[in-house]
Amino acid sequence: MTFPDLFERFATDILPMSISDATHLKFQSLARYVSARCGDAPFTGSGHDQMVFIARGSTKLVAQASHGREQIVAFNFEGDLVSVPARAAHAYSLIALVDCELIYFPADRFFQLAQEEAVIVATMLDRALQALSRCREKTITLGRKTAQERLSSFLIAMGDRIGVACDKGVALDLPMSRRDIGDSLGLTIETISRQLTELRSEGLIETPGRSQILLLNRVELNARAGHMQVAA
Amino acid sequence: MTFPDLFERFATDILPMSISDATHLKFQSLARYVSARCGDAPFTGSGHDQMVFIARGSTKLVAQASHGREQIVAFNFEGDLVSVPARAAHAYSLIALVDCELIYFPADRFFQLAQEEAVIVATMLDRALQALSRCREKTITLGRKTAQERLSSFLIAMGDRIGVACDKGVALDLPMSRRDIGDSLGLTIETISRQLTELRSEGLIETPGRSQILLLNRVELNARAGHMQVAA
DNA sequence: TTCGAAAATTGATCCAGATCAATGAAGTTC
DNA sequence: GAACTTCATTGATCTGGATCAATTTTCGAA
Repeated sequence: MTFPDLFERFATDILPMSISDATHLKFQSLARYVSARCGDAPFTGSGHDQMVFIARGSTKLVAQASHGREQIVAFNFEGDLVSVPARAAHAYSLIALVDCELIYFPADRFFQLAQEEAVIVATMLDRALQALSRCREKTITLGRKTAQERLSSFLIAMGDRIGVACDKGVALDLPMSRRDIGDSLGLTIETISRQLTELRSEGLIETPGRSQILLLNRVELNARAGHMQVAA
Repeated sequence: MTFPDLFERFATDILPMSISDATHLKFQSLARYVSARCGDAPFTGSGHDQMVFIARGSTKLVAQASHGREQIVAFNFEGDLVSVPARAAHAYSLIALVDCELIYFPADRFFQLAQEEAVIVATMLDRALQALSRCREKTITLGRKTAQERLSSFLIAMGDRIGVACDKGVALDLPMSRRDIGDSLGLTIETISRQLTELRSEGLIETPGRSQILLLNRVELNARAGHMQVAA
C-alpha cells in the first residue's frame, strides 16, 4: 500500500470529517511512515514520545523491568492509535507482532497541531480514555485474579476486539504467541498452556491451530473471568 | 469552604486562564458539589460516568471483582481529576480516604462543554494521558514484580506525589491503610507489613507512626523497585 | 489516663503458579 | 522431504506470598 493510501486510512479513522483541508494537510506533512517486519521495534531509542497509528497489522507495547522481565502493557490492532513514551520509570517499546504498516508522529507536535481544532483533541481524548479504561481493566486482572480468570478475561477481551462470529461461536486468530499472552497476563507460558488445556477439556474453547482459538461459550467464559454480571 | 471557593479551585487547576467568561460560567452551572466523609462512596449507583475533581482530601478508585475481591485502580489527591465509569466489566466506586470536598460533573455533558474551547480539551487530554501513564506503570508493577519491588515502587510513587522533603529524606503521611496498600498492589496486609519490616530493618525507611513513613534512601528504594536506571 | 476497638505486626502452615525438565507438534530452510 | 528450529504441551518439584492464628501497637473516646 502506498503512503497516501495509508495516511488516508489514518485520516478516516482519526481526523473528524469536519476539519479544514489546511489542518488535514498539516497532519499529512507531519506524518511519517514505517513498514515494520514481525519482531521489529521501530521506535526504541527515538528519544521522543511518539503517537503511532496502526494502519495495518498488530503490535504489542512492551515495558522492560529490571532482570530482563517483560510486561506487555497493551496489544494494539489495525486502526488503533498508541502513545509510545520515550522515557518513564520503565523502558517501553512498540513491537510488531506481524508485518505492520505504521503512521507515526512526534507526540508534542502532534498534540500541538491537534489543538487547532477542538474536535480533533476530543477524538484524541476519547481514544485516550478508552486506553485508560482498558488499562484499568488490566490492572484488576493482574492484581486480583487467578490464572484461569486472567486467561478467560483475555479471551473475552480478544473476542471483543478481533473475534469473528462463526457458527460454533467466536473465532480468534491470535497474532501473539503463548509467551506474549503470558507476558501480558503476568503468567508463564506453561501456565497459559495448562489453562488452555483446562478450558478445552471443559468444552469452553477449541484450539484448532497454534494461533486459532474458538470461543464456544462466551457466557461461561465471562463468568470464569470474574466479571460482574451485566444486567440484560 | 464554600461552593464558590471550591469551584474556583477547580477553575484554577483545570480551566486554562484564556477561556471565555461564558464558558467558565457554563462549567460553574454544570458543577455539583459533595462533601464526603471518610469511607463514603458518593458515586456508586449514579448510573452515569462522572468526572470528579478532588478539591480537598484524597480518594481511592476501587474496582470490585467477583467473590468480594477488591482492586484499587488508583489513589487520587487534591487537584486530581478522576473519571469514574458507571459500568464496565467491573464495578467501580470512588471512596473517600479522608473527609473530602468534591466537585463533579456528568462526564458526557462535561466533555461536550469542554469542546467549546480546544485548550480545555487539551488540558483534559493531558490529564488523561498522565492517568494512562500511571496506570501503565501500575500494570508493570502488578504483572512482573515481587512484593518488595511493588512496595518500593509504591513508596517512590507516593514520595513523588505527596512526599514532603525533610532533613532525613522524604516524609510521607499516608491517608490509606495497609489494607488499601495491599488492595492497590495485589498483596495482603500481612505481606505489606512484612515488607515494611524488611525495608525498615535495612535502614531504607522509618515508620514513626501508623500512617507516617520516612523514605531515608530514595536511590536504593528506586533500585529495589526494579525501575530502570535514569541517566543523570 | 485509661479503656476499647481497629489496625498492624509476627509466626506457622499451605498452595497456586513458577521453575526445571522432557517430549511432542509445527513450520522453515535447504 | 529430511533436518532444524521454534513453539507448545505435559509432568515433577519448589517457593513466594496467601491464609490462618495469635499477639501487640496505635489512637480515638470517655
